[in-house]
Amino acid sequence: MPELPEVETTLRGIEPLLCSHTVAGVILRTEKLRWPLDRNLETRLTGARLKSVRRRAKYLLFDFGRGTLLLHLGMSGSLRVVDPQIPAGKHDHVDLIFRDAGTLRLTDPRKFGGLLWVDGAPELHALLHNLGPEPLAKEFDAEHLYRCSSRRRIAVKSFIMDQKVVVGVGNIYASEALFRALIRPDIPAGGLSLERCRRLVREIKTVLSEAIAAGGTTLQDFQQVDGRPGYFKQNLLVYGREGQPCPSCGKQIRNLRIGQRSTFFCRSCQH
DNA sequence: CAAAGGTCCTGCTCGC
DNA sequence: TGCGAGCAGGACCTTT
Repeated sequence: MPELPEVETTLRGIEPLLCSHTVAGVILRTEKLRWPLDRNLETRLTGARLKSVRRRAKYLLFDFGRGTLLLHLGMSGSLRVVDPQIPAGKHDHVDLIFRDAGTLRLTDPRKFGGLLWVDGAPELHALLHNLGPEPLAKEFDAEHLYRCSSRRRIAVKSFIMDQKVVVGVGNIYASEALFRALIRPDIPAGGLSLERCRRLVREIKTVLSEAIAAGGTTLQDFQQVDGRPGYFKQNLLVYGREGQPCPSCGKQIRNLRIGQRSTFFCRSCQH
């Protein structure tokens, strides 16, 4: 599910509801997600006040002062703030119950998401310290992309999904950004000119910003913190549109497998 | 049976 | 020949 816009949407939903509130209890309903769940989470969190929530790449970082809770939503995870009286469903794996506020409930059918307690500075954690720049930051620019792509033979689509190059671009927005930038997804990254890098950077920033404004994209599982879906799906130009006419030239949108992932593009517009 | 929004790990290949 | 970076494929899991 979640690429950067969905995680950002989740962050913006949670923050005003839970920040500065104190954890009253924790319920774990599964042994493990991506990693085994910390059985001491209840002890670590009960009585702790949520100082801030922020996002780095597709991770959410809950700062409790005494430590940080690191959360990744994987492919099918989502977070809601609910009334704790609402009974948990089959795939509701974790509840963080806040005093005088809602309960943060993690749902994740495929269990590819992960929850990790980090004692020290979270940015030093192995999961975070080798990540590329944030796509919406000014450090992510044409020169950066051009430098990284030099001599790389990997398909440009897999390249922009590499979190060491730039974070947050997943399978949906990679296809969308390449379509907007008129770049074929299967050409080697190393063949891009600086000018084409400039266009690609611009389109990545644009499509991610637009998707955030729409509350993300819901294909199946994703929901915003209040339970509404993301509304960007209707704005997807190529993703999931195999066989439909290209919005630009009218020729059929193609589906190609790159790196085991479905990739949508227009043969006649993208080169 | 195939595929679905992600990412880590393994083992192979290619170029110095 | 050997090394290391880069790359492809598999694994994780449940549902449709």
